This record gives sequence, C-alpha cells and structure tokens, in this order.
Amino acid sequence: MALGKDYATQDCSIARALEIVGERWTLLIVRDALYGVRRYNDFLVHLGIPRAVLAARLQTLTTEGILVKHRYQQSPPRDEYVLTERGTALWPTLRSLGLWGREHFGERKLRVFRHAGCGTELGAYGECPACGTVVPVADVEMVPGPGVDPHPADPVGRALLRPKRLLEPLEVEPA
Amino acid sequence: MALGKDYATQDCSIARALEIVGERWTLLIVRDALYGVRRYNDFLVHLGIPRAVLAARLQTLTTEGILVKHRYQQSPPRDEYVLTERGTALWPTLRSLGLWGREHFGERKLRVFRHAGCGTELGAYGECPACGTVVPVADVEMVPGPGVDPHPADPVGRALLRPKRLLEPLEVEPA
DNA sequence: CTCCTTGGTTCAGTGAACAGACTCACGATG
DNA sequence: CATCGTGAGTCTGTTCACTGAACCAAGGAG
Repeated sequence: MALGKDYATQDCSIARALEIVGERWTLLIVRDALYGVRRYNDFLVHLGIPRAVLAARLQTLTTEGILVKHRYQQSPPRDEYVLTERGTALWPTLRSLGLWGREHFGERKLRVFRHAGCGTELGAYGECPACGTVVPVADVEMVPGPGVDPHPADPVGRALLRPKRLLEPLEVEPA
Repeated sequence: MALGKDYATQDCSIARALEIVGERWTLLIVRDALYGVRRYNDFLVHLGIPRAVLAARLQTLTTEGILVKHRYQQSPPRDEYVLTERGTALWPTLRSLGLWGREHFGERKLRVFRHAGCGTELGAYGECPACGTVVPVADVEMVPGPGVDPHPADPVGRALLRPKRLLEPLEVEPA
C-alpha cells in the first residue's frame, strides 16, 4: 500500500503484516506463486502488471524472505522465484480471503481445493473434513471449478486449468 | 489499492476481495471496527489516517455493505459505523493475517484472543481448543498481551487496554 | 551479423495519499 | 447575544506511487 511508513505507529501484528504484503499486487503475486508460477514473464502475462511494479514487488518479497531467487539454468542465466516457508504460511490468509470474496461478491466457484489422495474438498480453514486434519499446502490439489473461463487468453491461465498441486511448478507451453 | 480496475480481469475470488478491501487503510479500519471502534473521530485518532482518506474509505465500505451508518443521536446529529455480517466475516482473514505477521515479523505478543466464558486462548483458525468449536466473533474476548504499550498516546488505544469482547462498542473517555 | 527471448531499467504523465487549513451544524459557556 | 468547542467532514497544494511505453543487455537461433 503506497508506503508502509505510517503503519509503523500501529503496534499491531495486522499492521505489521500489511506493511509487507499490503501493497497493491503483492498478495496476487503470492497467490500466483502458490499456484506454481515462478518466472518473471509468467507473473507478467498472468497478472497484467506493469513491469516496473513487478520487478519492485519481487525485490521486496525477496528481501522480506517470502520468495527466494533461484537460478535454474546457467546459460542463458534464468532465475525463478520460489516461495519460502514464510511465503507458504500465507496460504490460510489467502484461502480465507478468497472464500470471503466468493461468498460475498462472487457468484461462481472458480477453483476447488481438495485434499490430494483423499479427494475431499477442503473446509473453510484449509482442513480436510474427512481426515479431520489441517492439510499441508503441498498436499492441496487445485482443480478448476464450474465457473471458470474455459479459454483464458494467456498461456498461464490455460496452464492453470489442469489439476495440479499447490507449489508444484507450473508448466507453461510456449506461445 | 489505488484502483480496482485492473483486478477485474483476474477472474479470481482473491482478486475480487482485494478490489474491495485491498486499498490502503481499509483492512485496518475493519480491524478497528471489530475491536469496537465506531465513530469517525475514534478511527481518526487511533489510525492517524488523513481525514479525507478516512471519509472515502468509510463511504466505500458502506456502499459495499461492510459497514452500516447508524444515527445514534439526533441533536447534534451523530452517526456511527457498525460492521455488518459481511464485515464480521472478515475476522478469520484478519486473524490469520495477524498471526502471520506476529510469527514472522513481530517479536512481542500484543493482544490475546480468548473464548469468552471458557477462557481458553483461540487456536490458529479462531477455534477454541478446549471446546473444539469455532468461536463466533461476538464470543471472542480480547485482552492485552505482554508486549503491548501500556501507555498509548491516544484515548482509543487506552480504551483498548481494557479486556472486552469483539464488536462490543468501545467506550472512549473524553480527553 | 541481425533478430528474438527473457528479465529487467528508465522515463514522463496521472492519479492517489498526505498534512493542514477551512467549513458547517450544533451545544455549551460567559 | 457573542464566543468557544466538538464532531464530521471538505478543500488545497504537495508529494509519491502506479501506469504504459520505450529502452537496454545478455545469450542463443538463423
């Protein structure tokens, strides 16, 4: 959000958190990272974010320890941005935010999250109603819901139509 | 966040939610409302937010059905802003965001949330570990934690030092 | 050598946030 | 009656961040 300066006076964990992930686009980048997006260009086309802002956000998220930059190819040098444990810890927040958005403002169910292996749809707090346990992020399977656009314009959106686990790297076919 | 325009292309409940509560200050206003703050001036002194921004946010939150403006006194006319059910439904999100902030960036525990009557501290998902149920927002008791500033500069901060239930109107002593 | 891809940086324009002064309605005070 | 104080805003000039478009660099591909 613009600047975090003023929140510093707040003496509150929520304000502290918002200083870091409260800026525009930041939580959407974390969401995409949870969905398996890792590369600069994939964030770019999927979010439609200005390049300068994306570069700034990736920089901030990296210095805050939410993403790590990892070179996955030497020549030409290519880096990918991967969530740390601190980053994946935002899953419950994003989950409840998304649930709130759909319940109160969205008509259609766009994505369904299930307990991989068990197949049961997750409850409101990310728990598996069948197993009675909180499902680790890596064991959450994401499948498209009935309301999703079946033909997204961007290749990242198309890649996300295939069922996959959270955090698992996304395979984007070249245009 | 600046404008919600661009998020509209996102086809995602999280983006939808952020269009509404993702702007700077908005979630802090909702947090204060959960804590029992209801009046324009109390939001103002507690948040240190520019007056024009506060007026704009209250307006937005009201038209989005998250707050309702309620006249509690005819002469002089005085209104208060009270959370709707849609607003209180943001509690799990704020709870997990605050937990994330404290675990990863805050050293001290500033506020403790307990199941009123039972006295047990809430778990990560707002449930009562003793009773095994999710605690309704109105049954959450907030008490100051060990790390809180014992002498806040503003009267609202001082009023929040007294244990109270969420949503219960805050009694601010006049300066 | 020239073009293309990836991952950026730079730049000017615009809109939002900021601090502080001003307004307005009403009640209380002298 | 004139003045002061308070709650709830609006107005104004400045600063700052977001935006879109252009530019840059390193390493293949043809």
